[in-house]
Amino acid sequence: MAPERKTTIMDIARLTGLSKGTVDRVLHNRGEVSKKSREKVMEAVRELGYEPDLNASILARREVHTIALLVPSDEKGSFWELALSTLDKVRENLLPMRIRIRHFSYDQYSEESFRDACLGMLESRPSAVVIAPMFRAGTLTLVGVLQQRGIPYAFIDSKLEIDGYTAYYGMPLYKSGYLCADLLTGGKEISDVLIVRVHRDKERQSDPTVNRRAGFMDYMLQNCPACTIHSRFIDPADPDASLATLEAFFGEHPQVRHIVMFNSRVHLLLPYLRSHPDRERRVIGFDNLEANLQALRHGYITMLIGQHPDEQVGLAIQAMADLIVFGRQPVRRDNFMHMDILTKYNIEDY
Amino acid sequence: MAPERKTTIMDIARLTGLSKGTVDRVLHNRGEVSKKSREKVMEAVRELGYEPDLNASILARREVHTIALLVPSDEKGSFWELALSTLDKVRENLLPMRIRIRHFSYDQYSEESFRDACLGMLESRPSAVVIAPMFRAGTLTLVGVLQQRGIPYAFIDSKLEIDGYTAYYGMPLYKSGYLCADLLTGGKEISDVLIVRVHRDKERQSDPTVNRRAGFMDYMLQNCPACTIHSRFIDPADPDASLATLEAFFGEHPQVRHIVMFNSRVHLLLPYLRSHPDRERRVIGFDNLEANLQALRHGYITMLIGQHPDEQVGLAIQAMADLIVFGRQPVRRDNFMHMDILTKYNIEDY
DNA sequence: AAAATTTCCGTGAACGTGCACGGAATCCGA
DNA sequence: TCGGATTCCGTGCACGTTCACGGAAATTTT
Repeated sequence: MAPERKTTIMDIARLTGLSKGTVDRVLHNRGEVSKKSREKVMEAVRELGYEPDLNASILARREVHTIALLVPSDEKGSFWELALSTLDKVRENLLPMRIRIRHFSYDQYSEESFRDACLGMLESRPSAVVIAPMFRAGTLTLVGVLQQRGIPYAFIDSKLEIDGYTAYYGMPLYKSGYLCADLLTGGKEISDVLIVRVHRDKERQSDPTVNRRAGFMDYMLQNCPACTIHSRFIDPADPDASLATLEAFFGEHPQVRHIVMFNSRVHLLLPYLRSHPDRERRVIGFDNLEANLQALRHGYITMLIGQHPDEQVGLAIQAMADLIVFGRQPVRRDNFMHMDILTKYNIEDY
Repeated sequence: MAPERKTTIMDIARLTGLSKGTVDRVLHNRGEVSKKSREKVMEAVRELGYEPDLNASILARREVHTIALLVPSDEKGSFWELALSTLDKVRENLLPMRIRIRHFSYDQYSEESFRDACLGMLESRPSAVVIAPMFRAGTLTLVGVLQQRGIPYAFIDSKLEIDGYTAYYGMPLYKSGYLCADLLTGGKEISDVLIVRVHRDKERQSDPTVNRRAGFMDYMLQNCPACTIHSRFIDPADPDASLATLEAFFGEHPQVRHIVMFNSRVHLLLPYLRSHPDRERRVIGFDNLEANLQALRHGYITMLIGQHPDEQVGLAIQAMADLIVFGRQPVRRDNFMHMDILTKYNIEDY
């Protein structure tokens, strides 16, 4: 109830008999200050429980920091378009903190373009970096450089099993595959399932589908050991061939009623599903792209396992901003985010 | 790329030939200022695209605003404990904005305690109020007072069909009942379902279960017209009687395999479920209380429809803070938030 | 021991806004 | 036309930092 002013830099200056300039120097450990003074100040800070006033701090700050964002390019209708959909808002929120976000994108199927993006990114002299890694090797060398320069970095979407990153925000990938299997089978034993894959996914070594497939397979092994698992590749660039592939498959295996894809492009199945309606069929995919949501609404897809990639981007950037401004590490390093189960009845308010 | 300073209050003072004091007066329309000056300033503001610097503004502000939060009491293990679990963090975030949150709680089954809480709340002279309404009449009179005093207010959890509130954050209640029915039946026709209700819920007239039940009933009517809908009341204060009620019911109707509750206390069924295991049974409830999550993990409950009540609280408060500080209304008034479908496989990262 | 360094630290001007104080201009009635 | 009321508006300090500048103190050099 008391008015209780917060303790300011001047309070601790008075207490230590030093000046605010010196206090500032030890707070940001810049410039020269004697050991004795430094300790007196730190002691006083602890005692008075000093916390800097963010508003005053930002107001007075000269330099603006930049956070670099390194993600696959956000083509229309893609997962990454979804992930970056709220970037402008994040940017706006951080601007008053004198923090600028620079966005560098690369072709998620070209390791060379990733290297190029890395170089351009490094040239912007960022204070921190947020990375969505698709290529193992390239990411490792990038991380090496960052570590050497003392630039903190965070992962989103998927991560490498290394140490040194500040934070990770993303789905628990293995478990998402496990859950997917449970939803697809409805907890019952089934006889056949078709996994549809995209050719080009094979070229990446660090993307989400790897772990998802592993989780799926383990579930089937444990709960549905007798099930035959079929697998086919389709080509997103060639819808006709893809359709033909599926028709050939189902011509041979008409008994297969369960279909699953582990990336965000289950909507690629639409041409086939539409021309061969079947009320008994169950189809599950990932991510709430608009095309997927449409298919869900119309009943072509049974369920989607969704995430909020825009939140992951936002949280990762926010974490780095906190690190820069407050200098404090995030509470948790690995932030596994909730998987949403979407049906036609709960997508509207997503 | 240019350094491009933001336009300040001084810029528009210079442009208009007035002083920053006058500019300040029209910006906050306080004090006396001639019509001519006011217009010149507004014109200049538009022309230069002036936006106040939030940091400087907060730094310079004298008075601290208070936002009052009026919700049912957060007893241990209750829904409202969950809802308020992140209140301290919200509070902390708003403190640098010179905004204080005061929390007033009432017994959700006593209209009198609600009135008392209202009085105490009004005495705190809040700049804005966030309300979780349980009683129709009491809330209406409160709203009347607020309106008269010009204090803006927002609803969370459920709302009254009136005009005048600034924002609403909550589940789409009717739809949540509809979804619940779809998940319970799995899209198939079923023969019987048991709705378990809590006696005391009848005494409130503005709580979420009303609309949920309506959505559920409509789904059943449309998709499962032959289904018999049973209904029983239990008493949370008397577990033994509740157990007896359920045992009596299932003694008479052993064929019933589907059970649903529309409030957050599906965990009350646990004693019965545990002593009468049945792998074919499906049980669905609402809200991710720890007790419910436990039951889900152990397989006693099949699915939960969850929400993030803490987010609703946070967002509502944030919206009011924005209104106070920036003076701008929220983009959307009714914010229907996503319903989460929880199974034992996706609860961990919730 | 004075000069030249080096180390340490105090001063004061920003940053952009809020607000109290009181001065100047205008108006009004007698 | 004059005094007082009213309306309008300018000035300047405060908010709590950051940071450059340069002075004082300590240390080393000659």
